[in-house]
Amino acid sequence: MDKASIITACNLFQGVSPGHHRRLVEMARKVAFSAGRLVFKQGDPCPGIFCVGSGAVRIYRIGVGGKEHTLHMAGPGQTFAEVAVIGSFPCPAFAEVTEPAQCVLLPRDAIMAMLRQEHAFCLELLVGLSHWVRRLTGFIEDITLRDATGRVARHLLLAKADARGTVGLAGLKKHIASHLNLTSETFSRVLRKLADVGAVEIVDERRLRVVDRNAVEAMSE
Amino acid sequence: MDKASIITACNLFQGVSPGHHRRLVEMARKVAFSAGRLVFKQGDPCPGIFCVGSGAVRIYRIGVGGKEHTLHMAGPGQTFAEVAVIGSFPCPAFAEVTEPAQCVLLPRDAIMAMLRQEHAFCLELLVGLSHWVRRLTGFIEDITLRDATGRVARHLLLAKADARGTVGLAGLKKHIASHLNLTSETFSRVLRKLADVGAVEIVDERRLRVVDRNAVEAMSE
DNA sequence: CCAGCGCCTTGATCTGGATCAAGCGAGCGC
DNA sequence: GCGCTCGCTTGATCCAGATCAAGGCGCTGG
Repeated sequence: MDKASIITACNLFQGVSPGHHRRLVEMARKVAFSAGRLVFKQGDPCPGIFCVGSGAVRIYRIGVGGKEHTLHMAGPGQTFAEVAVIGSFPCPAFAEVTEPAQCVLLPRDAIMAMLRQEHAFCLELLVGLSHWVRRLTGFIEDITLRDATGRVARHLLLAKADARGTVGLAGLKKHIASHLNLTSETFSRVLRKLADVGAVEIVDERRLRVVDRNAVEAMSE
Repeated sequence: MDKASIITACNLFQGVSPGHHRRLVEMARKVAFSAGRLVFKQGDPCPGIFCVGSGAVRIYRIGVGGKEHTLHMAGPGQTFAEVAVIGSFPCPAFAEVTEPAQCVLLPRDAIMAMLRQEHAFCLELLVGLSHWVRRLTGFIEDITLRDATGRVARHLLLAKADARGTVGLAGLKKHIASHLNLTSETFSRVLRKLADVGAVEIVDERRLRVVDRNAVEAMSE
């Protein structure tokens, strides 16, 4: 997987002009990470924007008392650390490789320079960021307004499914649980309840099938 | 209070050049709202960016089962609906005037046109948005990693205090409680506990004093 | 002046989900 | 092979905070 195709596949850079695209490819550095590798730590200076080409990276914060919260599971086509680059703050979270990953790093200074020079690019990133804000407020709504079942149901509905309604879990169950602000025990129980009710079917350890989409929608309240 | 000074005082437009500032003032429409007035509803098309000059506006979402969550209390110098304008989505929340407010409305189309033309303005807004994202992730950390006491304590620490450490409550207690994802009962009890412990002093119905900042910091864990 | 209403406090109870605990099965290093 | 560790499930218990309930206080409108 080469730099150009990783950047092409990247959500954040949809709608980027060919000229900008070329420039991004020029500045990009290819980086490969093995599983378990910590890409950066909370508080580190931010090296630049990472685009995931393959594999998966988990972004999480550690708060008071050592509890951790998974903000985001970045898979192929997704970026991380873009906000820290733009706002020029230090990394606000940890990034840990959960599946061996091929990424591309767009160095902070080069990105900033390009932002300063290329108006169109700046506009594109602006709407990219606004989608981030939207995602986050949606997430806050989840946490504040929904119960455990509702959160899991909504998560299943938002996950991209294949034609048969099968969704693959984006990471370990305990990490998904943490993302939904649940313990893995509760997550496990909710999944079982959904299966008992016949709303979903547990295909195997890593896959679920949404059997009755209406029922799942109803449970997301 | 005139349009120019409202825009001057606005956080989002700090660092805007005199030329851009003038242009913002030209496009601005002055709007006054009486208490209780609903500025817009969730799902409405977004009219533009609002800057609060005086008074206060509460931004809140209503979710499943009619429960509501206060996202933000916008006071003087603050803006709302900026994200919806930039990402061109419909209003993602309700905006309700809690104290009679003088605002300025920067119409969506004019702002978008200016963004398209003025590169520097675009850059400024980009960092403005990145701060929004940061605020939101900080907030998510609050909700997920802190208990009720911790959230209230942190809220007090972040609120701007005068020289004596007195902080005025930005709205009704029940709305602050909702913002912190608490019931007003719990909020009330936590405040009392902080007062009993001697960490804060209840000056009057609308004001608190942080007596022992270290203690409050400790309680925010 | 009083009645009614909304905000806030305080007390009593309930409960969803966390925590504690146990067991199983799948890797993995030796 | 064997013993580990880890992820996941399931069961039993606990508790922070929600909910229910009641009363006070300061409005506003008649």
